[in-house]
Amino acid sequence: MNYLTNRKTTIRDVAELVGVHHSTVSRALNPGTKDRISPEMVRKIEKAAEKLGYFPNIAASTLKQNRSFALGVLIPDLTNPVFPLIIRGIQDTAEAEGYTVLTANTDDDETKEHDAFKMMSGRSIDGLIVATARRQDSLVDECIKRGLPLVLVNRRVDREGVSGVIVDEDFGICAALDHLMHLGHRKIAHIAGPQYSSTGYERAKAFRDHLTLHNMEADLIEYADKFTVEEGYRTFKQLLVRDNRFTAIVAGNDTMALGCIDAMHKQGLRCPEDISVVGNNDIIFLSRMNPALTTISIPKYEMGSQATRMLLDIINGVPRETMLLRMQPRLIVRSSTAPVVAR
Amino acid sequence: MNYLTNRKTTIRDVAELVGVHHSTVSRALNPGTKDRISPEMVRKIEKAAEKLGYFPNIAASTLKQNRSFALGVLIPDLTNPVFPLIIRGIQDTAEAEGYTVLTANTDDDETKEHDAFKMMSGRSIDGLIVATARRQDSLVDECIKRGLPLVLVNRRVDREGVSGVIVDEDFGICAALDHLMHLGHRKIAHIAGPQYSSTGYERAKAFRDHLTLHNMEADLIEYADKFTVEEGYRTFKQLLVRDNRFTAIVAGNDTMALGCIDAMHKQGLRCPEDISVVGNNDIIFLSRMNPALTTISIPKYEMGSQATRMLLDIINGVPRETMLLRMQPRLIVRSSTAPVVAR
DNA sequence: CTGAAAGCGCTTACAG
DNA sequence: CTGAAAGCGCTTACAG
Repeated sequence: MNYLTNRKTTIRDVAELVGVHHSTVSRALNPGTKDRISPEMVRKIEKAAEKLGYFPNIAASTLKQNRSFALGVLIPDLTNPVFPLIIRGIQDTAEAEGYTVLTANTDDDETKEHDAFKMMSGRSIDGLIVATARRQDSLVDECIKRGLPLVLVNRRVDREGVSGVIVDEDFGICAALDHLMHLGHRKIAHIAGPQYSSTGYERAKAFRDHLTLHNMEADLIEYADKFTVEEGYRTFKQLLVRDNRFTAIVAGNDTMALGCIDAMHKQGLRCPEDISVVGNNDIIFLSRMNPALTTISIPKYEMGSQATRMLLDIINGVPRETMLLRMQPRLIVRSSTAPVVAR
Repeated sequence: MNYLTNRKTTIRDVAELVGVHHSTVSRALNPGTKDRISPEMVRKIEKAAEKLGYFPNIAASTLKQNRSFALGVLIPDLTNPVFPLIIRGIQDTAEAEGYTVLTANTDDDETKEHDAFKMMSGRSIDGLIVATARRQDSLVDECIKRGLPLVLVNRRVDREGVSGVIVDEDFGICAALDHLMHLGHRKIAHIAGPQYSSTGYERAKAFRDHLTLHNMEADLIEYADKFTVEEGYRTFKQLLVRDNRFTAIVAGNDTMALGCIDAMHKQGLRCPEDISVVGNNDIIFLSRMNPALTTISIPKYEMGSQATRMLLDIINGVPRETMLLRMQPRLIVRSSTAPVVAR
């Protein structure tokens, strides 16, 4: 605020107060150019800026520098409890480096995705974090074509050479299957997530491969259209029509696991007495549910924070060895899995 | 992308392709000025813009118009499950009107709050939604002084004349207490949220007033410093030191209710057999927990969406009757409350 | 209905 | 170490 007018104070107001050219003020206030101005001058300018309540107009500097200090983040849906933690990791890391983050929900809808991307392009984002990638993703292709710094998180694409922070899905599924086999389960089903998503695809593949390796039946798989409670519910019922002798389920994620358990209860089946269930992601509060969900935990906050660090390095031209950072998940055994009993 | 250079295409590129002045392109592409350009010209310009993949540089238009089409949102913490739904309501409504939203977590820390506000000011936000208000809030005061359009959500301030979308806390607490009284509870305690927050304060006040009205003891209140599981846990233990004959608890919110239940279990007490518990907010998955939490449900998505509509009306100078929209909560009875039994 | 010019608030290459 | 000038890509009052 200026004392006279109601305009916001600019670099020119500060310059006038100190009695220098506004370009000197700009230099004094920018970390990168501050050392070209004499220390006393810098101090005088900082004091004047403080006194006038000056803060830089980011639109102006963005326009001039073609650099916005804004990062875009594309997620399917904030309301899915996997994402708040990932985003918190992104925001905390980005803000610490002076970046603002713009988040958009795509609901896994390609139109919304492109609208969001257009908005972000208009706002000249310096880089993009994508949690919505499909294995074949035209948006990812476009970012690469345009040369926009890009990092994937959680889901990856089939094509090579795209940076990202993902989970070792194979490791997680193997841990879950080993756990179930130790409990005596020999007939295990999989409620698979959508196959356009690397997470859905890789989990299903790991399921098949690992069971085959152990000479077990590996084709009790039902494919869901979305990673939702409703799809878990629907798919479980379909599975039951096909076969009713399985004693355990590996669900594509936690919300689908919840849907499965709901459907079981509706059918008069009990978890874990009749059927054991393993989820994936370890979303909030599931340790408190009845039964407490056995699941594969992934380091959500850390993934967001690592993805951001990776993106900032790309933006700043810092060389990096790892393109694809694969995080280790961890099986958390709770009470939705139990030893198999003869039926 | 331009075909020749690698610059982004601007209004001038479009103008050149069509053979008009760039100001004409600007007018043709802006809804507000489009009607001053001949329809054929508009069509030609739109086609050219499409062909060149033109999208407007928002930094430039923000700089010129002093209007960013960005809205700021201040929340305590994304990771608290009340907020994702509120924010989704905000984002969906804002995006439908062409606005972008900038969200920041403050962790109820005044320094972070002011840092976030500074960042948003630098980005020339057109308005601000504040979910972090304290009853006395210097940031709110500053927005008003500066004339920045402002709407509160969830929490209100003591001073009059500030717009907001809040909950009828009195109604919710009365419903909870009536429910408990019907179940025979006569000695009811309250784990109160922080009193700097209107929600913590009004819930505690409603608790006192309603019990006093029914000639019941109303001073079994323990005050928490934050709305967290940990504080619920700590405060419950303190309560137990003071008095151990209460049979029911009204918790300041759901997360504190979870903390209370944890602490009860640690003390060998059962919920609801020994002590009934009522939460507040109805956050996700609590219907699945054991016991399923009886709680006061608030319309989170709707609150976000209404707050945004209110803010956009203020920004656009649309007159509005209601300043403070008070939403009706609803008691949801589940299994964490039960009839009192003699001990 | 369209054009030409000025200016929003910065940054930065060029001088000195 | 500091100044003067140009320009980033838009919008808009002023002409015609």
